[in-house]
Amino acid sequence: MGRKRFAGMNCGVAQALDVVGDWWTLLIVREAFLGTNRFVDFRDNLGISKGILTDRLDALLERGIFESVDVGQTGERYEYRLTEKGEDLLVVLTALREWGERWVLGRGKEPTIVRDRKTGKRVPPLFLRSAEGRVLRARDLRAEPGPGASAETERYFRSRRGRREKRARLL
Amino acid sequence: MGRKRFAGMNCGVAQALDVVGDWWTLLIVREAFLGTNRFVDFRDNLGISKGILTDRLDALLERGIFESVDVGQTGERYEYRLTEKGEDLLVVLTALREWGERWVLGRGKEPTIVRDRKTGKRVPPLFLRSAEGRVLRARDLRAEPGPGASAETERYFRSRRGRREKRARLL
DNA sequence: CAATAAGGTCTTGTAACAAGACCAAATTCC
DNA sequence: GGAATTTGGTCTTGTTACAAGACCTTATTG
Repeated sequence: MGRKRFAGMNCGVAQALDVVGDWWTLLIVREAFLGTNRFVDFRDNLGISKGILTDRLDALLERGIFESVDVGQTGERYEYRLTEKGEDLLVVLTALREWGERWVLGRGKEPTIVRDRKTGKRVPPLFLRSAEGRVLRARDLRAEPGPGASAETERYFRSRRGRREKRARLL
Repeated sequence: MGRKRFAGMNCGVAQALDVVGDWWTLLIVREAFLGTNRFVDFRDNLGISKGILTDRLDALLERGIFESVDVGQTGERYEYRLTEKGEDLLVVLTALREWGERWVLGRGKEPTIVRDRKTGKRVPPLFLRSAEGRVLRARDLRAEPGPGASAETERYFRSRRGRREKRARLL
């Protein structure tokens, strides 16, 4: 029955993954952040097959993460550029990069260093912080149904409170 | 020739995606953050097929994101719990959730709200900030090869500087 | 001790990805 | 301006990943 989609789920993470969770998609977006904007450059820099690249670029255009601009001199020739929606994925990519560097590659083995263009200083790692600026870990958080919660999500949180109080609800 | 893996790439994002980039994987981790730790509960709450769930949980154990604890009374019965490495994915999941809520669901339609357990205040959205605390956007950043850069990565950055200066290197 | 729930494995079918052949239009070279 | 090359794809074929459910063994509950 093929692969299931996440679009119907009542969850922001699922919605995001439904859009950018496909294999290759976030690497294509990362490549765009590094300045790549032509089909062949994506192809060469990533080593992705052309069929999949076509597929992903079309999907990312349709979802409004890329926009294509005709830069042809004597006909059509397109460039792919990140929209505001696409540029807002910077936080997601940074979080992934920092996690990968910390837990897979190991400290001091970063393939790339990111600096503040203005001061030249390294950009400090991302942390979840409270309104007062305290660094927050999972155990410091509490989740509850929000304004967009479906009836099912409400039920989910209610049942959770009752059944197993021993384990905390973190996210 | 099947699917390609990202593990060999000289890039933190690729390393992270190679570990948690599979379809379903990050939703399983999210579910763990919400307190789920039994096979059947993952299955019921996510609606994932049992075969894939077995596969993902095994992989996540092997990669050190989950650990299993025997909680059986008269035999073996396991719980899956996040390790420190797994809990550190909180930033990644939060970035994805906020992006999904902002750009797919829309403001004011969050299915869940996350609060600081201590004060009850909502956790403010994640931003990239400079060492001085300024909010940084993509155009404020500069990337350069780091200590773990391969020869190929060095070449990549060098060629990039030369060829098309018009488009900035962001990430 | 019986009934049911937990925690899987195995099989079958479909969808996603990889590699490369192939092709038309745009650009570059002379 | 015409030929060679690059760009930007489409299409086909084969492999891998995922979905659904049948089936099974062990643990827990009544």
